[in-house]
Amino acid sequence: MFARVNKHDGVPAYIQIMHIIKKEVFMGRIKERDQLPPVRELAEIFGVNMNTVMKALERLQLEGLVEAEHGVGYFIKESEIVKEEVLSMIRKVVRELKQKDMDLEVTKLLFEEVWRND
Amino acid sequence: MFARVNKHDGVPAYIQIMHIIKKEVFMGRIKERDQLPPVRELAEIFGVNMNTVMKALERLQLEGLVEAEHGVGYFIKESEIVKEEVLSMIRKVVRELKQKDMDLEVTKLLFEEVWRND
DNA sequence: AATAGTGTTCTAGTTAATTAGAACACTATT
DNA sequence: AATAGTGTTCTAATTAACTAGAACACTATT
Repeated sequence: MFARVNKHDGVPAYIQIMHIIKKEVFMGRIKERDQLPPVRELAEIFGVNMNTVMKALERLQLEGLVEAEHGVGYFIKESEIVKEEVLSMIRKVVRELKQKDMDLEVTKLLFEEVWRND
Repeated sequence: MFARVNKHDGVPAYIQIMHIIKKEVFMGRIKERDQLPPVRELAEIFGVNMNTVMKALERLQLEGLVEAEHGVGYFIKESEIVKEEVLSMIRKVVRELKQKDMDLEVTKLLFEEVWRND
């Protein structure tokens, strides 16, 4: 279910873990109210220390994607509706941009620039 | 023309400088083929060391926005002119995604995934 | 070839980010 | 109340990022 973390590509492990979990949720492969595997198990899966997983989960909690219950576990918090809406929004704009012969890398740059400055 | 860098807001100076220059180009306040002020002058304007400016310019060069001529200066590179239609399309979707509390990095991930698989 | 104006590289100090080990704390079950 | 399974906090070592000073290298002009 989860990909292993790549320790030598420059991106911090906890950031990679955040991305992996977010992606799974947004793609609908982890559903609302699902319980995540225990922190220790995730640590083993990803090949990192428990606290590295903790750091990712804390940040995801701040962003409102997951919720911790002390002594019980971590649960997915985000609503299904937003995910579908976001996904189809992205699908639509990707379709339109491809039709205009845009290139992925340039698009990403523009995206970042607009994101930061608008 | 250029804003001064804020050294205490957590964002590294060279990143701030990249954003400032990008924005100037993006907004059309620096035109294609224009020469930038000398590195030393920029350093003074921004209130940082020459190498901090260098670092920003090197990254901008990698992204294809500027080009260095050793012993002469830095120039804005002629790039594909982005269609207004594309830009406003991106602006719109960025606005919507931000409203839904999406973050840039995950959006980029989803974007790539959809781009490659749709 | 000398000079002034420009970009570039080398080196190192400082600071911040990242990761890990170990002990602690809560919950549910028996 | 004991235990097993879970999240949490504390501390410290390591690593990476950031910035700066100084010397070097290229270009155009005289």
